[in-house]
Amino acid sequence: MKKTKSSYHHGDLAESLLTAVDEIATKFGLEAVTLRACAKLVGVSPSAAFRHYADKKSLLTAFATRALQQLAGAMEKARIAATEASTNPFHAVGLAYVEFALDKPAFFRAMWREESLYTNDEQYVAAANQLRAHLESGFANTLDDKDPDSLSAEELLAWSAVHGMAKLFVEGTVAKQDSKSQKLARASAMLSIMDPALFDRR
Amino acid sequence: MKKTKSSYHHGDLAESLLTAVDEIATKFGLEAVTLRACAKLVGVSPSAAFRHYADKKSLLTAFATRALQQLAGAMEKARIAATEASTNPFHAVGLAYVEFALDKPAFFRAMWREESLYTNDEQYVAAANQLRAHLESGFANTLDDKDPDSLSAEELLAWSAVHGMAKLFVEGTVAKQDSKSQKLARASAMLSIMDPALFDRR
DNA sequence: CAGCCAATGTAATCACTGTTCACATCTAAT
DNA sequence: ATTAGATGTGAACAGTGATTACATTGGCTG
Repeated sequence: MKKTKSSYHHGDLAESLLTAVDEIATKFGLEAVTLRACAKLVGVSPSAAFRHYADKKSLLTAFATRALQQLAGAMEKARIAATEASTNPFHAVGLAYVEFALDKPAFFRAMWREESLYTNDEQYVAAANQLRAHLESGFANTLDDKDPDSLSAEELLAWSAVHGMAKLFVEGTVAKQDSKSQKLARASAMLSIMDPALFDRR
Repeated sequence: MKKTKSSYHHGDLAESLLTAVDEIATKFGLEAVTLRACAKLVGVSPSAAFRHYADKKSLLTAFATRALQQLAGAMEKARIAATEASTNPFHAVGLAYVEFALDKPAFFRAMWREESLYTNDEQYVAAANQLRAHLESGFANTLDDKDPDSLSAEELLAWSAVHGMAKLFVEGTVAKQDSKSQKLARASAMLSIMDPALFDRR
């Protein structure tokens, strides 16, 4: 049952548990993520998990933090690529947001659910702030984005639209039978018609 | 413990359980909604619930359906009022969407979570379709909304933005310390700057 | 190299959850 | 008034997160 013959100690259980969460959540949904199932998948006793996470909620918070970091990374990558290609960076960042939700629905779902997360967790907060910064970086050329602490209406519109579409896709509320590329096309279309609301104001 | 002395039968347990769900979800969050807690709140044994709902999931689906109907009602009311006042109906409908989320977060949260709902349930689907119709009715004066079965980019933008903002508010991701009226003002501002994207195209 | 200590994993157990089943009680139609 | 069907009960079941006392290990100190 164990990988090596003398593996009473697992090696990196904290990390393995996170990938177990991902695997189970991806296959059977977030509600199916159970501490015992994760432990069994990793090949460890249920109580072992508590050496690394105080709670189930802590484990999920760590998972959500990971998700935030991955999404932030994807967005930054998209923004850099768009900058190099001299295309609209907000368009690229928004598309990356939706694409992440489609590609990693388990991560995306776990990211925001306040009720099952310790949203005050230091690392979680840090990751969330970083994500917000990456979103706003898509607005480098917006005129009135000069107050870094307050969310402008444009920023809020951008985040809301992209976040809302991702949610509607992931929850199956909208375009349930569309393929991934069809959904991305919808996202692209939405971002395009948003431009006048975001940039063309004078 | 019982309300009346001869109340072996409750009267309308199915309905009472729904309000129990609301009460518990509002006070302690959706994750705290437990069949046994609902039963105790209503003053009935835990197993009694199964005479009216096959499942906990069924109960939650009924609750979500109720939520959809309430939201649809609020949106219709807003649209009618806007029509009478000759103001922008989409603006009114969108604001009603966000306001509902702020006023009844438990209902709003329960509405869409695919994982803990029977999203194929007949009444649930009907309510969801009705809601979508009410959203689209805010677009009566949009130029290219002529195909009723396919979601136009404008419709999708509108729904996404409004839904996304509601989610971000309810999950506490954004504007956590804002008052309700401040949040509504943000929603109003967002809807205003959306207008050029939705209606001013030529 | 020996030994010991903190870190890590285990097994048994707890209270609580959703669910089921045999049974009790009530309501309404005959 | 009787009785059949609807509704509520109580005791059970397996599965859940969590705690506790104990087992095993690897690395640090002498």
